[in-house]
Amino acid sequence: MSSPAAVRGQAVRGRLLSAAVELISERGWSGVSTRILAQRAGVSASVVHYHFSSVDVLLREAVVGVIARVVSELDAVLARVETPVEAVEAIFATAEEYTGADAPTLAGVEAILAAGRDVELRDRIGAVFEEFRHRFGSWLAARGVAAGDDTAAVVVAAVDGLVLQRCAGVQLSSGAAVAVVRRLVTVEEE
Amino acid sequence: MSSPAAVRGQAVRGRLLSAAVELISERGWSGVSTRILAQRAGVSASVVHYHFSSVDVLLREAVVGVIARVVSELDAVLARVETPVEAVEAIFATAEEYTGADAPTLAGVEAILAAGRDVELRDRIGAVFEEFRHRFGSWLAARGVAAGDDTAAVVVAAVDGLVLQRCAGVQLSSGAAVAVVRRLVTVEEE
Amino acid sequence: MSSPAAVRGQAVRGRLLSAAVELISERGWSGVSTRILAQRAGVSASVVHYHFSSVDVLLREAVVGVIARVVSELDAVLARVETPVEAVEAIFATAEEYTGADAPTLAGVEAILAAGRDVELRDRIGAVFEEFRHRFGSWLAARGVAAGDDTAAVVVAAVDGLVLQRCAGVQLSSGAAVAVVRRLVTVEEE
Amino acid sequence: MSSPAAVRGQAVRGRLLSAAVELISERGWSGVSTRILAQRAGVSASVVHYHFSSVDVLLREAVVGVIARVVSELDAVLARVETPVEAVEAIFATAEEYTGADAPTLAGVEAILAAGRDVELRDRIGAVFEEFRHRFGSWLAARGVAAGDDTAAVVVAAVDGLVLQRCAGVQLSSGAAVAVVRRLVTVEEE
DNA sequence: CATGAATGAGAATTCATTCAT
DNA sequence: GATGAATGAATTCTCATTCAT
Repeated sequence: MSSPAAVRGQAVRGRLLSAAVELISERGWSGVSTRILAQRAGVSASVVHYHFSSVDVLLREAVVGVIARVVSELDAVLARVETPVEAVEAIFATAEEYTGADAPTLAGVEAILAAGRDVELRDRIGAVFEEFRHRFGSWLAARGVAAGDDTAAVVVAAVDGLVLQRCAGVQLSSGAAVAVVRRLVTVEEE
Repeated sequence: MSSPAAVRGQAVRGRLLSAAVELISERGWSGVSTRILAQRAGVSASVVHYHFSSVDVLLREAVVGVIARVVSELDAVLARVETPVEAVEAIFATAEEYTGADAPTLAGVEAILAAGRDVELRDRIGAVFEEFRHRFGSWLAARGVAAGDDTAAVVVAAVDGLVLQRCAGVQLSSGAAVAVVRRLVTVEEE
Repeated sequence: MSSPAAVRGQAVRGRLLSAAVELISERGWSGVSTRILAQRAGVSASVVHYHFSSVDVLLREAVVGVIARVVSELDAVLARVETPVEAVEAIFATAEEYTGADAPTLAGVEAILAAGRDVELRDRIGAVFEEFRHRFGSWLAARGVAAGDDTAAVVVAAVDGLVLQRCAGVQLSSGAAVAVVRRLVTVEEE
Repeated sequence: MSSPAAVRGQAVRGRLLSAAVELISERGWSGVSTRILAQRAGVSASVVHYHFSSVDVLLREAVVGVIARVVSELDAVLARVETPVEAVEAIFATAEEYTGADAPTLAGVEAILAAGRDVELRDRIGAVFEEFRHRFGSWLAARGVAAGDDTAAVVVAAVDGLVLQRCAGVQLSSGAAVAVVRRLVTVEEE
């Protein structure tokens, strides 16, 4: 089933999903319209409904994809480092890339908010987050951090919050943030 | 100038602002329309434009008001407590009230996102945040917390992030969070 | 009845009438709204309806005034000159002032068009024109121009038309036009 | 690409353009609304915006079409006659058909006024006029009329002006006008 | 697999006007 | 003599969606 036509079809689907992420970040969840989506993807409006049963379905698909990608990036980070401090540093470094103004981040935050109004979306996103927090919590606990699960939650929350505040124009380098958060994951020895 | 008409006018303005906060939280920034705003405030659609030059102006007005109110609540909290640990506890307790699903919180987060697309809004909100962070930072520093300003930023970010994660359905009691964050503000004595 | 208040009232009336002429020229007859009228005159919208029973009544009043003023200017011109050729030159010179883009001219033409949709307006404007044409016709006839009345009509029409064409961006100096039209009013002597 | 749908689409476009000309003449340029346009063309309001990006674009399209048609009619007239006097007679006769109250004429004058507020329109209409005046001027000059170009401008202006005055209710038969204007184009022989 | 035409609801905003004060 | 609040209809234009081709 990979006729040239089918391949082109998949390409269009992909372009629509990317366009969705960009547009959610630029105009907010409910500011994304069929028309503008089609325009950005370089197709006509009816194509959108050919590939997706509704605009909302397309948006959900797009953001779940984006969030899953970010989380798998964090998993990769955890696999690369050894100590909790390194982990925090690496995670904040990753967050640093997400300037708070790039499309995936903003779309992610928009998605979280949209999840509050959309049960299906909440379930899908919530599961992804919960699983990562749990993995990260165990990872921390295994390395001697007390209350690993809760600490993981706070670290993740701090990252989320920093990203959010950057949107609001608050400037705080992740370097400074790391220095502070490091205290959370410093294993008190002896 | 407090004729009966003027008084009624002010009341309508107020109802519109409250309705805006509720609706932003329920439907997202760009999901708030004149019509629904008017309906919720119990007025006719054209009244909205009598009182505000545009829907966006009304929304901005509403969220800046809400954020200013929350911040002044936090200021009150700082005035009431003595030690950094108490402060963190009180702040998280305040955040606890904001369940992550209440109107002011969600409207606030929506506002932060909207600020990314609206310079004027960014300036107004950014200023309010920055000022509070600075006040809180000095407050912490004065009580011996290292890097007070940065620590303040991280605490605020953690609160923000927790709220955000609650929107996504992640459950974490503020009690647990406090236990973790307390480590950040514990003045190490010897 | 010339209390200070009444005097101010008259001033406002006058400003509204001037604003109407300007605005008709800038935005077309049906493009003039209460709001914009009030704004331009520096008063609040309800003042418009305090002074005039409707916007249309105000517009009519304004343009009839403007047309009457232009015609009386032409009458003054006729009183100043001696020969038909001088008259044509003076009339075109007057028209020259009206660049085709000035408020009174454009408002006048707009008024003529509006007259086609408004019987009352047609009657009032038509009368003013007819009378001038007649006076000019007699004036020409008395000075030996054949078919004075018709010639007057054509001269007036040519002026009107030139003004109209200037609106369309066609450039023709009145000097050139005069040279041509002069032939119409040259009394052939023998 | 002449599918049944496409054919119907073109038909609708055409009906909208015709409706525009009628309505401009009946209600003035700025008095033509989407709704009334749709009603007259027998389509739903949103169809207007499907075919034209804005009402103004539709109006421009409509009037440029009408003016081009009138001018090409005049060109045909010039091709049919021999002498300047015949040309003037034929042109005024053509103008006679345009009673000053018919849709194309009024729409044309409205367009000229609208051109004063709309650069694009001015350019398009101005070009059409200028070209005709030039063709007519050369035609006159080639037949011995002095200052052909300027004379052409005055004749055209006179026609325009007569039409305009008819709108204002001034009655002047084109017969009488021709008798006068004929003097302009009479080649003085000796 | 794709599209151009169409639809009817809804978007933000402006309209002329009224009325109590 | 004047005004601020309000109204409900109208404005232009965009919406998500459907459907015949």
